[in-house]
Amino acid sequence: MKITKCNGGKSVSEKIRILIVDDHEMVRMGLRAYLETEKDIDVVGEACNGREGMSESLRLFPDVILMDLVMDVMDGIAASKEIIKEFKERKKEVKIIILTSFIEEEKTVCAIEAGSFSFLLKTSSADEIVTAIRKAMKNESVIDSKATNYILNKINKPQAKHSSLTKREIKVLKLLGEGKSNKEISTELFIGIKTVKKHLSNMLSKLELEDRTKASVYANKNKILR
Amino acid sequence: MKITKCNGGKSVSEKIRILIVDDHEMVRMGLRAYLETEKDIDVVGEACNGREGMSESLRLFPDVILMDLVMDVMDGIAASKEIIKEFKERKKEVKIIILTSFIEEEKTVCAIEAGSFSFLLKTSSADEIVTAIRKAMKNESVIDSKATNYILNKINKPQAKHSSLTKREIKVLKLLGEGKSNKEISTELFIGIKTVKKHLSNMLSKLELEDRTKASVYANKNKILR
DNA sequence: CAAAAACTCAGTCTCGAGACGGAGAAAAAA
DNA sequence: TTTTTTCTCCGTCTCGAGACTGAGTTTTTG
Repeated sequence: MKITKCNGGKSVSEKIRILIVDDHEMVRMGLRAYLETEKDIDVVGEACNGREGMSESLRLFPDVILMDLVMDVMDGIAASKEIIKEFKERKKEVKIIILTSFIEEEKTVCAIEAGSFSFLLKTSSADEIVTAIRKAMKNESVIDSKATNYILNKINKPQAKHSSLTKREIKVLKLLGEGKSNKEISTELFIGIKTVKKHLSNMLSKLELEDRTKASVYANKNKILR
Repeated sequence: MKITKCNGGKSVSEKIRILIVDDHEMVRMGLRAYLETEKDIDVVGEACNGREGMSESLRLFPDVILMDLVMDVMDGIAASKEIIKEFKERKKEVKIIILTSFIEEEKTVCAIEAGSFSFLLKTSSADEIVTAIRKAMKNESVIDSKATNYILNKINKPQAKHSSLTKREIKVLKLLGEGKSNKEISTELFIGIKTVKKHLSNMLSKLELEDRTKASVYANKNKILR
């Protein structure tokens, strides 16, 4: 998606140069339409996936990148990491503002860890986005209030509790996530029901869960697959 | 002004009146920005949730509604159903084009069942959307190719079993999907445990599931949210 | 190698889950 | 309106779930 380059080549130094990376054409259009009404902001480019976002950012060296998280070719997190790495090597600076539709569990934290500067939901108003852009230029980050609690929760609370689970407990948890009964689990793992109960019991207490149903939900939410 | 039918020729005088319903301001802006460049299309209104979409549609009586599926106050499916019902009562006609970010399991089918006319993903280009709008006016529906297989699959096959569930059973199923116990469910719904058990039992047999854990998994897989 | 952790299974006990039948009240459909 | 479905709750019964204690075997780790 090649878009017109900065008119005149030499920018009127004051403007904040923006790159929009999103796979939804209409989101790009909407953002561009609004942002271009702001005098101090200049949308210098668009990209429709992470890979393109990376190449465009290295070509245009924008001040701020508005980045979607969920994209086909290369998602926002991977792209953000790469871009930050590349910019550092070139001793350039860039602020990345993540802009996504949903608070997608783990992904939010991944985004922060990847070095993203701000985090907004797409339900944010255009004004909020502009504010975030201006703040980013002042080295202030904005985290959407709807996402704040979730993010703080995840960052403060130590790494996924299930890291303390044993192999067997994880295996049981995984099968639980598929809705299996103790009998079914015992058959599948070639062990006795009593053993399954033991693992289950230990696992529940480690995860501070009350029963198998909550464990099942936990397994699905945390994508236990091992 | 009501358009009867697009009889072969382009109607220059009578524009296609569009209502945009989406909770993302930037999507609304993007759509509006693009659609307004089309001479035969007129964006007559916007709404940021299902409820507002309903009231606006009854106030403006648009020809086509571009409707997002996932919204806070009233989702696109519920809104579509209501709107179609209201329009029928008033002997008016409306085409609803669902426009969403993801192919969300059951929801796609629900949307079709609710009477939606077309189904596009937000990754569609602006052109595709305009095409869908024009086609809708000619009583032709457009289903995004990425969603087609999935939808046909679901419609031909075992027709969502949980369509036979009662409101209460669905409510119970939803809470089950969150891992709630019978006690917790009874508290939340202000009913006795015995009643919860009754609903649960009926629901399990309707869905041909053995226990609450399997039901929980089912609920999460099928994104029961009502 | 020795110690620690994990895996295996037993027995016992309590309690919630779920099946089944019945039945009145409320809501929806005909 | 009447009829049917849904919602509510009762009692009873059985069985799986899960907690707890204990203990032998295997694997991991220092």
